Amino acid sequence: MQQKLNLYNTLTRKKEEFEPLHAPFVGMYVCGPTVYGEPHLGHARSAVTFDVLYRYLKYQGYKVRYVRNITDVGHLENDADEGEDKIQKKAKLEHLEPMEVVNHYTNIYHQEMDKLNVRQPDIEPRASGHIMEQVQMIQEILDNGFAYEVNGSVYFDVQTYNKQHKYGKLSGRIIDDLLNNTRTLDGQEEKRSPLDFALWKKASPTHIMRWPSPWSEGFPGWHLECSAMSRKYLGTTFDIHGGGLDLMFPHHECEIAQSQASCNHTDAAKYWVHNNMITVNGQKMGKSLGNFINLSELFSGNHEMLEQAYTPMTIRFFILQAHYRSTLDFSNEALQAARKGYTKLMNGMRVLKKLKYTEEAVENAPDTKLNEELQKLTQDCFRGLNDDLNTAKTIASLFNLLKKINSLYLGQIKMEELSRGTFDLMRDTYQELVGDVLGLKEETVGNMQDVLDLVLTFYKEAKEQKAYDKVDAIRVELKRQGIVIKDMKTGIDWAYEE
RNA sequence: GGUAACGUGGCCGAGUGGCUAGGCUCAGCUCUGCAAAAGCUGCUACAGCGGUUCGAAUCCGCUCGUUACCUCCA
Repeated sequence: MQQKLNLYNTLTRKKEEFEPLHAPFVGMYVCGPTVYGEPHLGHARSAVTFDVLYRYLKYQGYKVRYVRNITDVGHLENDADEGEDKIQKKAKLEHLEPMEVVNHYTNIYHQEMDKLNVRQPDIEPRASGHIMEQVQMIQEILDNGFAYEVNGSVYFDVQTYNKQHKYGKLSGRIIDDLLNNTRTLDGQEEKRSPLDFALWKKASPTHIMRWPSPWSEGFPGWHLECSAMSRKYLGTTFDIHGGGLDLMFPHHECEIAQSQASCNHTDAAKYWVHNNMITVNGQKMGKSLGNFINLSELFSGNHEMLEQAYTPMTIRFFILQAHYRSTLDFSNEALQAARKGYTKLMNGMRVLKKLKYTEEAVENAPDTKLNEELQKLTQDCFRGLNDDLNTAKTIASLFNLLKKINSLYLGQIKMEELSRGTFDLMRDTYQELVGDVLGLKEETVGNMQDVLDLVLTFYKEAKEQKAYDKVDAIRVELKRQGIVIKDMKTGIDWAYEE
C-alpha cells in the first residue's frame, strides 16, 4: 500500500529499503542489558526503539523472530586481565550469589519493560546458558587461524584477521589509527596486540563464575555471547542486528569479526541498526558518568533531578517523539510536554471509539477535497515510519489527523462530508498506529477509591431525596462493574461483588 | 591526538535545495452558566561569516561552540 520500510544501515551509512533474507521471515537480534544494576532511561530508549521496529514489522505481516539477550557473564569492568566481572563485583558487594544478582535485576528489567509496554522478545537467551556454543565457536576461530591461546586464555588475532578481512568496517575505524592511539592498559602482556580481544579468559583463583573448556577453567569474553546466541537462534546470517550506538565499537565490530572468522559469513547481519543516546544537559547519560536516572526513579519521581514522577507512557512517548538516531535531551520541561502530548493522543483514541459512521450520510456527496486531504494525512503517518522508523514524523502526522477527528467529534466537520472508506481508513490508521505500532496505551488516571467515594456521596444524596430511580441506576451500573453497595446502619460502603 | 557527529524559534524536537513539521509554553478569538476540552489565529527559527545556485536550515569552505567513540555503558 505504502512505500516500503527504509532503515539506516550503519554498515553502509545509508538508508536502505528493507528486504528480508527469507521473506516473510525476519530474524532480529538486539543487545539486551547486562543485569548488574537497575534499568535506566537509556535502556528504555533502546528497548522502546526496537520494540516499535518489532511491532511495525509484525504489523506489516512479517513473521519475526526477535531475540534479545541477557548478559549475565563475561562483561568485564575493563579490558585488562584484572578486570572484574560486573556481575561478580556486584555479588561480592551485596553478599549474594552471582545468579541471585542476575535474577534480581533480570526480574526488575522485565517489570519495567512491561510497564513501558515493551513486548517480550520471542527468545531471551542468557550468556551463561550458552557456554557450550561459545566454546565451540572459539574452537572454530582457533581452527581457522584467527585466534591464539596464551596461558589458558584465548584471544582474537585482529591483525591476522585484518589481512584477509576488514576489521573496523562497521565503525569506520582504521586499524593503524587504532594501533597508534590505543591507550595502554595494565595486564595486557598476554595479548600480541592491544587490539586483540578475549574470546576465553582463564579464571583467576578468586573468580567465582567459571566453566570448563579445552583451554582452562574460565569464562567467555563479552563479545562472544551475542555471536554465539544470534547464530544459534537466527542462523549464521540474519536480517537485523540492533543495539545502542555505544556498542558499535568495539562490541559489534568484534561480533562481525567473530562471525566471519568462525564460519566465514560476512557481516553477521544484513542491517545494523543503532539507537542514539539520551543526554542530560547535552552530556550522555551513562553509568560511568553517574548521571543516569533509573526507571523506577522516573516512575516514582524520587531523584534529585526530577521535579515530579512521570508515568511509563509519558516516558515512552518522550522517547518516540524524537527520531531514534538523534540524541534526546532529558529535562523536566520536555517530559511535562510529553505527558500532555501523550494525553492528547489518548483522548483521540477515546473520541474515536465514540465516533460512528452514519449510514444515511451516504446520500450526500462527500467532499472530495477533504477526503483527499485525510487520505494524504494517513499516508503521511506511514511515510514517517517507513522513513527509517521516524516516529517523530509519524506522531506529528497523527496530531494532524487528530485535529480532523476532533473536528468531526465537535461537528465542525460533518460526517456526510466523508466517504465511508475515508472514515474507516482514518480510524484504523489512528488506532492501529497509536496502539499497535507505537505501543501507547491508556493509563488509568486518578484514584479509583476517590472516584467511588464521590459516587457514594451522590448515592447517599439521592437516597435522602428519595430519588430512587437514581439510586437504582447507580446500583445497576456499579454492579455491572463488579461492585456492590452496602447500605449499613453505620453508613454506606462498597465491596467487590462475590 | 585520531575518528564521527551536532548547533533549528521561550522549551523539546522533525526536516539532506523550492512545498505549514508537530508537541509544550505564551497571547487572542469561537464555543461556553463558570471552567475545562476542542477548533481557529498569532508570536518569536534555522550558531557566525563567506561561497555554489534562479533559489539553502538543507550543498561547499572557514570560524566559534557542544558532544560522542577511541576503556565499561542502551
